Amino acid sequence: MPNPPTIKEIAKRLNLAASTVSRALHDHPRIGLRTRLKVQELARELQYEPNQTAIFFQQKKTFTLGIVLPELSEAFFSAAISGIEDTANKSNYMVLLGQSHDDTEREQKIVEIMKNHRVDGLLVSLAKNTVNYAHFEMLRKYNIPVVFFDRIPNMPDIHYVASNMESGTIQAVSLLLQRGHRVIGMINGPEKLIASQQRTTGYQKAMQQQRLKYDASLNVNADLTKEGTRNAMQQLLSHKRKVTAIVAFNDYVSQDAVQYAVEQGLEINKDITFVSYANLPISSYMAFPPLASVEQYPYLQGQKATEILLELLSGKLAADRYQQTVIDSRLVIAPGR
Amino acid sequence: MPNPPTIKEIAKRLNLAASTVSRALHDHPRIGLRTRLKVQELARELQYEPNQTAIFFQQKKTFTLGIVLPELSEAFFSAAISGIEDTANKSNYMVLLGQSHDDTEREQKIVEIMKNHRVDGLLVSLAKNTVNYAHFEMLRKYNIPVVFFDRIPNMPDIHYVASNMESGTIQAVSLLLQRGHRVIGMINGPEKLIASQQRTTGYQKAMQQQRLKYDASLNVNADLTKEGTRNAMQQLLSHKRKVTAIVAFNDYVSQDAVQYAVEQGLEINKDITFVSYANLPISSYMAFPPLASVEQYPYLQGQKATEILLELLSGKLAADRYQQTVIDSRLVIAPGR
DNA sequence: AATGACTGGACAAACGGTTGCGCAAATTTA
DNA sequence: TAAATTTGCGCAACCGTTTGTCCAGTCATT
Repeated sequence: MPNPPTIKEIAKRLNLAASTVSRALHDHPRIGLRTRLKVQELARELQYEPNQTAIFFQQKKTFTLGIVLPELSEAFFSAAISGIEDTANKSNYMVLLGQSHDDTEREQKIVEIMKNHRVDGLLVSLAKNTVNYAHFEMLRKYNIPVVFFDRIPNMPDIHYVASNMESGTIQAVSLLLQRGHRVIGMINGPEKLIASQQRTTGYQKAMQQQRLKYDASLNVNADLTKEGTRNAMQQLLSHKRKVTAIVAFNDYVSQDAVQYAVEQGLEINKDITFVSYANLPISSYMAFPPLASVEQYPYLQGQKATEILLELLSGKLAADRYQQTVIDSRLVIAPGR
Repeated sequence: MPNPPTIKEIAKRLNLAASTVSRALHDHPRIGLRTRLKVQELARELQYEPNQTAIFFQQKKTFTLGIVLPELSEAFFSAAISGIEDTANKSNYMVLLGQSHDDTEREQKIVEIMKNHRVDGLLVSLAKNTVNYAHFEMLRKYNIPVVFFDRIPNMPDIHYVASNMESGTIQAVSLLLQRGHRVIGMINGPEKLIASQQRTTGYQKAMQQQRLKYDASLNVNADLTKEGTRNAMQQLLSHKRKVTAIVAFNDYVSQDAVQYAVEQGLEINKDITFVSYANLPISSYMAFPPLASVEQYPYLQGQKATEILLELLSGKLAADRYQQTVIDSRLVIAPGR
């Protein structure tokens, strides 16, 4: 009732040294069978539970992984975190959560607190406008490994897992070309994002494969807000060539874009066709789900990133051998299309 | 570079006792101004950071809150967790996450691990089929307070925050009555769920207010699966009276029900009108969003539950004065309806 | 019987910080 | 000027566990 039993308590009751009890509980070979059993029995009887905070302190390890990501309410991240959690739990690690809400300052603060909490390692997906990585660089000094996933920083010498948007984009654009579209608009993300660049490259390659010429003015950068999307749509719909299909940055952007198109009196899938990224589960309920969507395997990304981090922690992987895993994205065509 | 500076290190350099340094850093009044400043300056210079694990150990506190909930991918919970996190962070608490995936066994295991990790308190939303609460009762022995939210156990002497579905249901049914509907079907949840009972009561009261008679055969219990919903719809549409409006258990159920109605050749919002619960952000993208939806304030619930837990921890609230907060739900009518 | 090798366990330090108590010097009070 | 009080700091214990080292007894070997 009052204080939980400690190793010392057990030692006292059995007239043993604390060290002996500790070793006995760990099945250390130097402890005789008789005493070992005696100790283990009493421990069970007293419902002894090792004080983890003491162990954390002593071992300089907390068996805790910090997760920093923008928004759990985005389906991608809530799926990713399931992959992370499941993998971490398998190795008896716990998961400390922090949402940056896409705010760099908050991201910095979270990292700071997590460092102070002495997490063993960090899994990070960047806030949308983070361009300065000092708060992550700083972790090197503390030997806290970081594995980035999905939204990764644009710098060398990091561990990361990301999906390659290029392959999915090629598939997406090719599908549209195959269905006869020739003027394809792209609502891309912020220019500096690697994911945006990959989409651009994918677009270019798909056109090239068909010996078609790539028109940069059809590829507009937006900021992923509703307003930004609407502006991008306006720009595309007033293009001198008539845009008949649009590749949207993700399913959310796609929906905003669709809404705008409908407002402009366009008929979806007739006047204009949409393809996007993410493949959200809710898209089956949507008024106008995209013709196809590029699946990014969030669960798998979370799982893979965690596996890498755990191996880094166990020393199986050297910290200076940078692990960079790319998961190919894949186009999923909506059922019945 | 190698090991971070400790309090002892600072003490040695300044020829002081560790205790003096500790007190100086805490602005203890018994330490002279001169030494205090000297200490603080050197600390800054060496970039001293207190070792939190040592402090956790010493203070028997971890400034960590455990969160156990069914599924982050459900919009309700990802919103709730934001409320939890924001509130916790304000008081410098961190948040340890565990998803039960609606599996009682996993829930038990998570609670056990969190107990071992010495979380200061727990925020819990039950797995759907948890009926045995021993793993939570056990926490009393360890003086770990628990605050339940949304999905709360059916027992006395607990702290909880939950929304009252009754008020929202009254508003929902009243709205339909006001718009002329007289035969209103309800797709309710499992009978034993408190939330289902509240919906029933709300339905009855709304009818009563208008001196109308409540017809129990219009209120059918379903199991929230797609199949269950379709069966319920079939039952309602074949009712001897012609059902012109339906109150669905939540937005997901609503969508399945709408789908069924469309298949049956009914025209939504003309032949039949839907109202539901949850008020999901995605509903604005849905093909046939409900006319109105009962908002349950997930962020607020998470926030409130956390506030209670923090006050319990700070001693502002006595552990045996059970805090039971009910947040009234409220009908939100879809824009333009 | 003496030497050596094991066996089983005790002792103590260490992890980093906090805190009650004691004590000398400085200052105030009577 | 002596006594009382305050100021400023050091000493040491403590939180619970792990781990390197040391010691005493037991056994086997020659």
